[in-house]
Amino acid sequence: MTENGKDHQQPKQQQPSSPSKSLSSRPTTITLPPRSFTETFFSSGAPGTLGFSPGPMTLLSSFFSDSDDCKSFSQLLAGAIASPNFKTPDDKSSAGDFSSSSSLSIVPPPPMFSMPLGLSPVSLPDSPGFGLFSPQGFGMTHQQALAQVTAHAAQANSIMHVQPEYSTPAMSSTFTSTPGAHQQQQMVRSVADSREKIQELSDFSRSDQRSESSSLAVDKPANDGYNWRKYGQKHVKGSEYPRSYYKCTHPNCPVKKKVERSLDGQVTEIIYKGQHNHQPPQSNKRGKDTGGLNGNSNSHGNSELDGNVSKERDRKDQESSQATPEHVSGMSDSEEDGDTEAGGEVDEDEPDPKRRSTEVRVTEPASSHRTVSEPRIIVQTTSEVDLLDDGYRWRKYGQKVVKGNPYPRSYYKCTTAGCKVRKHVERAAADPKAVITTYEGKHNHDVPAAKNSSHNTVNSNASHLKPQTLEKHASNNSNSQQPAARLRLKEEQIT
DNA sequence: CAAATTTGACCATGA
DNA sequence: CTCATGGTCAAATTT
Repeated sequence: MTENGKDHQQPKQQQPSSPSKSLSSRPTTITLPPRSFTETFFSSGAPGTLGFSPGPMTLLSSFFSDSDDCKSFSQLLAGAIASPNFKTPDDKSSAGDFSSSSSLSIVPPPPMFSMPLGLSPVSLPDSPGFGLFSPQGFGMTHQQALAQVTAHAAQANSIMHVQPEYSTPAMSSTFTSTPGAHQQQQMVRSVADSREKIQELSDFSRSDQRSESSSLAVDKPANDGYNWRKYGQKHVKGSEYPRSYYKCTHPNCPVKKKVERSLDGQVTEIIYKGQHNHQPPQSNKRGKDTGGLNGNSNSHGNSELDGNVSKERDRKDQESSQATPEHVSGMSDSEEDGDTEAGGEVDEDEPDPKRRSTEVRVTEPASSHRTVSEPRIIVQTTSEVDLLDDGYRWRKYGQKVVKGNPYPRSYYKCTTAGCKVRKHVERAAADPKAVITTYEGKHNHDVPAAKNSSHNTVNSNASHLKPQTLEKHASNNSNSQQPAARLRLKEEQIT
């Protein structure tokens, strides 16, 4: 139903205008049955298959840590974040040009950024900074993956927002409590309803450092290791840049990706939707490949993120200004710069039944110059719980009512010593059922609770990556922040 | 030649 | 109900 409405497509009729074609074919367009995917995932029946089901899976994954989910998730994220990789090339079109002149290529890939970007295992199996996303990363659960992602983002000063559509009220409390428990609840719910959706948003606050941007800019943008096929391009209102639509080429993979590129060819935003129900084609191959013997490997080809970003959306943001009010007024931290305020509600309702699947949005800062633009990652998934529970331990240190939202916002800090990551959770003003979680900062340690053994080392990462905090600094105008608000994309019409 | 991509138009959904 | 916006398709084009 609704969910796929869009996907499903329409009954369409062909266009009279087009003389040639057409006609008959349209009616059957079935691109991908979101449903199926949903079903698949939702149905808990399939143990081995679960790719990543949202609700149910989460649970399982949390405890059992299935690799499947993890993989998918992490990869997805990885992709979203953008892999640095060297791979390259494909950019078919524009990227090439720019790279030459633009900073894209220029950018020396800073190790720091690499890490985050290098999430994808494919690219860097053992890269030195891989702590979090090491190949073993797959073992991590969605939550973990997410958390990590968050962390990465954080490095760049990003913020993540999670907004589940349906969450129990208790959720907030649960947050701190054991993850497992609430997960179960949620899971149940999810299964039953299936309408849930989570959105995560990450904003990289500015990334002034060119290095960062540069890294991103590397040409290859987001190769998540999967193969994508472009099926459309359109100009959306909020941004002046065209948005390209990609679908995973796998047979039943419902995953879709939207990439918005600036004129320069730099990607301003990337939105991932859905989870891959198959393993990444990656081929791994260590270094380069050999040739692809396997069948699937990815080809390459994706042109997605490239680099820098631009900025445009600011205006939009301002207008909508829904951004979550990051500033807490009195809270201890001053991290939130003054941003917006106003805020309003963060979410809006998101009655989008249609958008169900997981969506990850990544925006890269291109900062060609300075940009303040912050890259953001948005993940929408049915499994809210996953996102909510990141596997880390948090201690509540405050609660406050922010303007624009009748519901109080709870503030949590990571209990790990030395880790300054914070997060706040609040219910959406518009939708009480929706919970928005904002993460700030990146964990410099591994996930504590891990039940699994995380043998990995750990810690190495991050710590130095970005000492700064997350905050977004002021950047310029007001555009800097626009976090949560974006949950919805459609928003206002500025006409 | 084939595959992937491009581009315009249609359709669906939301305001 | 109508308009606006976004998304997908499908043929045409390009590599």
